[in-house]
Amino acid sequence: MGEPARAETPRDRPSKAKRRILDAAARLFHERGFARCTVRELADAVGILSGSLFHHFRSKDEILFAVMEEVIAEMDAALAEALARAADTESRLRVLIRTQLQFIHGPRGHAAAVLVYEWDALSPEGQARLLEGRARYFRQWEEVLDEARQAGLTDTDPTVLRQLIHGAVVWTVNWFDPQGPMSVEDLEQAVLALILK
Amino acid sequence: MGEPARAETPRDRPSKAKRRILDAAARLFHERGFARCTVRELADAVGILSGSLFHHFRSKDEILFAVMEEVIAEMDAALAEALARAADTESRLRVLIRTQLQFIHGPRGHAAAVLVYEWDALSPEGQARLLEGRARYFRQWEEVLDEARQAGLTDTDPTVLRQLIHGAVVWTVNWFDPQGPMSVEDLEQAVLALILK
DNA sequence: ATACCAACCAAGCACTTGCTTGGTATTGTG
DNA sequence: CACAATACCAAGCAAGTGCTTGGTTGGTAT
Repeated sequence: MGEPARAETPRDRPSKAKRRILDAAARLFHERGFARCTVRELADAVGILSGSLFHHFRSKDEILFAVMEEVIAEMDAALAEALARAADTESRLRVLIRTQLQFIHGPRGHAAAVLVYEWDALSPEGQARLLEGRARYFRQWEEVLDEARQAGLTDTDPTVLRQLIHGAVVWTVNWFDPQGPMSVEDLEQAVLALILK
Repeated sequence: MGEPARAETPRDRPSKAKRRILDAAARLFHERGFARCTVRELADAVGILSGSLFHHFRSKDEILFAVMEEVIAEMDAALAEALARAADTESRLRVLIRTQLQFIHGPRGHAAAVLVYEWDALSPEGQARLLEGRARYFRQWEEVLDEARQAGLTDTDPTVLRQLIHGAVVWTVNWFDPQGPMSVEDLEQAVLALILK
């Protein structure tokens, strides 16, 4: 008793249909770009007609928003958890890079790429609603980078360093192939070498 | 006598109208994205009607191509010339970073950003026609980076390093403001610090 | 004056876009 | 079973898309 079983889709646990839409959207928005991907294309990928999408989302824009909102929360949580396990500064630095690389080149890579590369396609209102979560994620980065500077591992300003490293890491979407000869661990090492002196 | 004055627009020196279209296109394609920017918008910015654009270019796609083709040639030439003036390895490394940063944050910044961020919006044929020029530019990068490795300034693979640095540098479009407190020279120094150990 | 031509306008065509509407299966619950 | 609620289809609308067409203009060379 208590509350009925219909606490189905409070906000954080999408229904099966929504799940399929979000996954397909992440992939297509990444592969083809948000503006070039039509609702018909997306519906085709899900296996429904285009109009049916609007039973689950009010607009195409809201689908983009949902993809981004979800992956921000995931990345923030994953980073917080991984950092909590890391003891010394250098391993925390490593965790920073590793978490981001694993997201971008792992199963949630499409969503992560969409977050980065389609930010400007999101409506200003959508951007505003996501700012807080994004800022929280970046704050974790800067805390670690600041810690690294105090430990003498680097002497670049944490904010500048975060932006530079973030750029280098997200750009790997465009050239790095996890199936190729270079492993994600190798890549992680190369990025880490950029920070450490 | 000789040839008539109408050696006007051989290929490399766009007419005044084309010049205005290309400049407006570079700005708009960067600010709004190629897909979201309509031919009417572009025509408005130039001060003509949308149909008149097609007197100068065969398609919207060809305008994007022209913007990219031009800026590739410029960057390649600028880098070659600047490298020729640099004596030692470290200053050649600095020239590499400086040239790219100056392009991205200088008067041709819009075109340079379009080249980087709208590459996927270009037709496959267009991409193929630009590959050679792009490869030539990247080859210059890798030659310097390889030289730096042989000099013991770094020990990361040149290709990997090029991609990482390139990512960090082009991403500055999204956060760095040349008018802000940090100068381009400061930024150049920060990027250089990533490479040198 | 004449001939010419690049540059542009005015209008609109064929098509695609995101989204709506009204109805029908399908599903879970008392 | 009844009965909602959910998920979906079928059809299409209004607005916007890239691009075309036929014609006008203003300047330049003959």
